[in-house]
Amino acid sequence: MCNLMAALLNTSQYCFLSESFLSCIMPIQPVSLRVVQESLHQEVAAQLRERIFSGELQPGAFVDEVACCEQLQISRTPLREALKVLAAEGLVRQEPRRGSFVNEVTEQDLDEIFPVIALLEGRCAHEAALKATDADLAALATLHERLQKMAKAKRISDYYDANFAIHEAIITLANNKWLAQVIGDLRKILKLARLQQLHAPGRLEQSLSEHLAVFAALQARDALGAEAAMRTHLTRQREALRELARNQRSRLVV
Amino acid sequence: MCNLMAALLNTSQYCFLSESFLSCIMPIQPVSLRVVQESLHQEVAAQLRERIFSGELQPGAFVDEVACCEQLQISRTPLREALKVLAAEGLVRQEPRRGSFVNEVTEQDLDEIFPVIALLEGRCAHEAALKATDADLAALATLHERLQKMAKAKRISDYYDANFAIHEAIITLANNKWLAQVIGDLRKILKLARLQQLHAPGRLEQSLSEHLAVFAALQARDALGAEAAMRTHLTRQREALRELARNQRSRLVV
DNA sequence: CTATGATATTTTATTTGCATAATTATCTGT
DNA sequence: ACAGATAATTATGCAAATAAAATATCATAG
Repeated sequence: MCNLMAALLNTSQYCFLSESFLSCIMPIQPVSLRVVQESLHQEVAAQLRERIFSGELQPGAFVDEVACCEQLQISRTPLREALKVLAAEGLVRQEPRRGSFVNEVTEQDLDEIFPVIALLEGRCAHEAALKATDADLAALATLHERLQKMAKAKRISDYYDANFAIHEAIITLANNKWLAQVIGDLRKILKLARLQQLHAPGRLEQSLSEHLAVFAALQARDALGAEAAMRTHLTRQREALRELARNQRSRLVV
Repeated sequence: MCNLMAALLNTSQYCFLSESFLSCIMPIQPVSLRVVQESLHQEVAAQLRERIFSGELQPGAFVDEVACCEQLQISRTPLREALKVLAAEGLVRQEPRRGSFVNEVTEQDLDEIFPVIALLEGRCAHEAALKATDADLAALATLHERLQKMAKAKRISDYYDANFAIHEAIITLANNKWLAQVIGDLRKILKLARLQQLHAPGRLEQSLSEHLAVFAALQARDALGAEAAMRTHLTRQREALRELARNQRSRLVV
């Protein structure tokens, strides 16, 4: 049995959110089914996350409760409950009696977060190398072919998606719920920064070759090699990002 | 300047909670002071955390909203907001339209969490070895003397406190906000399990010697050594715990 | 003209109340 | 006596109103 495929089906907690309306119009299920109905605040939290990640709600922005309520056509209580959830995730901060603000991610935050993610995803690669079945590796191979194709076509957005899928797959293979959760928490913060390191010249190709190195180590069941390669990949990603920030800053000066 | 002392003053977000009443009876402060007033749900969240960690609310227990409201003399919305926060922290889980339950920590969870904490705190030790000033090491020395004294007196609870203070200090020295937060999140889950590995015979002395090994490496500014020693310490902690669980189970059988 | 104080407006925090969903217990019919 | 259905109770989810607080603006005094 293929661990990877099975685990990919066993999706994360947010994957069913968009289907909550579907479940409403479906014929009545036996009551014992536990996926009864999303509560509204979860739905709202997902919507807010989307708005934040899409840049509609920019870092530092004040979240006007009544305005959001009107836009989402809901009352304030579920919105406030959703904001509590986002605050716990670190996406927004709530200042008592002042309101909620979208969190900003500084360069220092990036400097602190990337090494931690490198450490954690490195560990995932390590575990994955030990645990991956042949079927898992075959599935990974397909993902990497896709990655390679997107790199060749310079379709940055699609490359990003393929890249993300591979990271997710390796995390899944590590088969450690808490490791996955912690990485997810940190990646959520990274998403706030709306990173664009792939736009740096040559980064796409470099990223690809790093990924292939990780995959080669996985195929060889070389746990230490996979771990090191993954750490390198993420460290380089931070470097590319810093380079980009430096260039953009100097462009602003010019 | 002593990083450690400065950072210890710059305490975590929950440290002022218990002082919120104090601030109420204090003479009126300049309004610009930002630590004006805790919002109620934060206060309630802290209270609930205490009840969970003290065992008053046991793992698996159903959290009766109205009963809690009566006990805490508050209305349901702030309680529900507090529960959202605890759910995001992983202390409770909320089943839509069913209610909230205190989360249970399985042996498998422990098997998954400890290696991750070992990884992360190992990294802290690494960073601490590089960043600690002489004053920091002097402060750490005091903490270790205390640890040693408690071990010799076999005062397990006090040893635990001293042990905790040292871990906190090393995390603080690493000076990485996100690393600290992630470790804190995981340690909160561990607290749910009400671990008692120090009650295992000989574990107290073993734990002490592991700590001294970490400290020796820190004093030698041996980053890799400190990292390895810290990982060993936490790995052993898990092993002691597993041993204890095994003995208790067999005792139940007998 | 500037600074301080008071007031008004805007925004959040909390409470209360109602509607809906789920579970349990009781009653009826086989 | 047992099984199924219906009713009642209990608990959660949502909304609207009320209270409290902070900020901004305006007026007055120095």
